[in-house]
Amino acid sequence: MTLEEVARRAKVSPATVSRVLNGTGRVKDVARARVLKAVQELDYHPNIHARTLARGRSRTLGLIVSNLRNPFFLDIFQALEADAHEKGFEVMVANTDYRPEQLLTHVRLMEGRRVAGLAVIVSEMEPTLVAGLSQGRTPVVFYDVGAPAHHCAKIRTDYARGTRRVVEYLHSIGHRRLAFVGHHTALAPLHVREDAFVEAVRDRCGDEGRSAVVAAEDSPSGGLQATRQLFASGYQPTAIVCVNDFMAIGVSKALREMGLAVARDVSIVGCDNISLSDFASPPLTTINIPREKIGHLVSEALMPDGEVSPLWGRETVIDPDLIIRDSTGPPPDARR
Amino acid sequence: MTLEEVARRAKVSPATVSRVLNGTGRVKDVARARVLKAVQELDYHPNIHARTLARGRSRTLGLIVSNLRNPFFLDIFQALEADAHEKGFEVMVANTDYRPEQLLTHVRLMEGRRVAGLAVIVSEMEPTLVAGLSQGRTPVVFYDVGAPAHHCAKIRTDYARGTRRVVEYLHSIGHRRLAFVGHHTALAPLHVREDAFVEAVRDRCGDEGRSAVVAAEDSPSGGLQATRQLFASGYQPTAIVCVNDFMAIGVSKALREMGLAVARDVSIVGCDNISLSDFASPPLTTINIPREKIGHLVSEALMPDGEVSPLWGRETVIDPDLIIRDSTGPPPDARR
DNA sequence: TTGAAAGCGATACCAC
DNA sequence: GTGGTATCGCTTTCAA
Repeated sequence: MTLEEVARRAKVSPATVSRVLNGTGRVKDVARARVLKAVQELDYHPNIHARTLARGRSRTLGLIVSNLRNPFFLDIFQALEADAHEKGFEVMVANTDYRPEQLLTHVRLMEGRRVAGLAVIVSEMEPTLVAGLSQGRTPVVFYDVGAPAHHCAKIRTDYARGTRRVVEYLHSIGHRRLAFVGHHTALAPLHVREDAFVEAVRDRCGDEGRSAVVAAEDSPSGGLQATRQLFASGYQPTAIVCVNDFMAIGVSKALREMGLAVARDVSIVGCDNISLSDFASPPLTTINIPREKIGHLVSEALMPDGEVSPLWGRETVIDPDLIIRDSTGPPPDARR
Repeated sequence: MTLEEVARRAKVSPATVSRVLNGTGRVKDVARARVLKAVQELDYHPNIHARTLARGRSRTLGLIVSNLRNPFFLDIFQALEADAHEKGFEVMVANTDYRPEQLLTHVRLMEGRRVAGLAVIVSEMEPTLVAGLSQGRTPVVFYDVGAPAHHCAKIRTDYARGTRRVVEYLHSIGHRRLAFVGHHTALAPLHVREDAFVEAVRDRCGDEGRSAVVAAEDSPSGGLQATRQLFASGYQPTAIVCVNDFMAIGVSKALREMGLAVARDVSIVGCDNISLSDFASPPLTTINIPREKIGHLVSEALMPDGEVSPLWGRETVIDPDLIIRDSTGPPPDARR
């Protein structure tokens, strides 16, 4: 089923069929009607590859994320997708599993696809990539990694600040022995948060402050394992700060397993405010990261209304805020 | 950056470059080296659209699901993706949100993409689709909908049987007042499960048996709302059977809100055995649906090792089994 | 308002 | 082994 067959059936030239299908150029109504009829009858669907090749640009955006299973990324994907569909674009997602080689591979594939724009929402980085990508003519967005450039927007959440707020809050209700549960700590954007935590504990809690750091994979299971390991080490924190809600779910289960009551015995703080965090038992105190807003920012940068996006060439910083729910409370000793 | 530029730089013909890049045909080592060098230097990446157009077939599979947020679908996606990558294929996902029009739209788009195979893992259906799709030459897999045909495999889970097992189990430990929490009950595959439930309660529990059915959207929030509504109606079930684990998470929260203890006061059974079900509090009794196995079956049908897949033209039925964890127990009255 | 024809960037067949 | 070239299906001038 090709455009030419439609043209033949409608007794017009391929050019006319193309015009009708794309709404470009004037076509007499009778001709248009014949074309539309033929399209119907033949159940014709244009070959996207031929179209993209001829046009030189596609209507597809690329999105590369670190872990689609973590609802944080899924939320951004769906927000972006909604905006994209509205503008007649599609979104292709790719997953890196926090592996730099995978990132490289997928960027290559996206380039081969001649995507109309590329969003890189990951925690890992390939040094060669940043320069290469931000040079190009296709719009790019980085989250948490990379640097702004001509066609390239950077979005960053001030996690360090969020982490400090969390520690301040925990300190204010009496916690002194804290712990941090993270994942992939070798990756810079993730390491920064761990550092911010350790520093904040030192600054805030002074000499009484104690902190520990553990890590496992980014999943509830990871959170579970990390927590077991933490307690197995002999250290007994009264509060656990998690790098994200997804892992916090596992932390919560680990405490339950050990017969500890969340909030009453050990407090937990998550991060992201994924919708699941409100369904944990008890609902998680967390830092809100506005995924929808991020998704909209991405689509603004990738599908600007005009020729250029105001987001290009600069860094947009998001300031996260604390949401206090029921997984935190004063430590047992403070309650006497 | 085109193949021709690479050819020029390597001082060979485009044909030779193509041979090197595709590993087809013999090329002398010196020539190959020159080509590879040019590719490197130019940082060349083939245009996928041109390639697909020329080849006539793509290396991309299409996957259409009802709700990517529900980990059930995500698990299938990732299982399929893993297999696909192994064979040098990619997977494009599309989401329908249980809307038949969306299904139609996405099938069209996938056809336009000339996907090498299409998996339709949804609960909704467009009558016109089944016939149209299963006619074609590209392999198709249906899950829970559609019918087998020449290039078309059908996979089905015997949910009715699973539901019966659940009701039997609940009956055996003393439950007589049951309820079913579902979603999109207008859609046949989902309705079937509701019917199976009602029937099973009638068969198993006889005159003492009571049942009720509620529904909301497929999400934890949906489960929460449905449960509130259920109890608001005045009916007091001792066990709630959920259409899936995702909703069961919300059901669990609803009970907690009402001051009811899961298992002790009201039992909950989920379905799917998503990994989250083990992190619920208490861990969910559920029906195991082997998503990975389904993913593998899909890839077998879409990327057969030989010319034809043994899965084509027939229905593969999956028999799910019950996993008893801690969200179920004898009803309060049975415990005296 | 319409048609003819030149690409778009690869593949693959056919000679040499 | 290697190069020339028709071809894939569509868009887009350019003339008519």
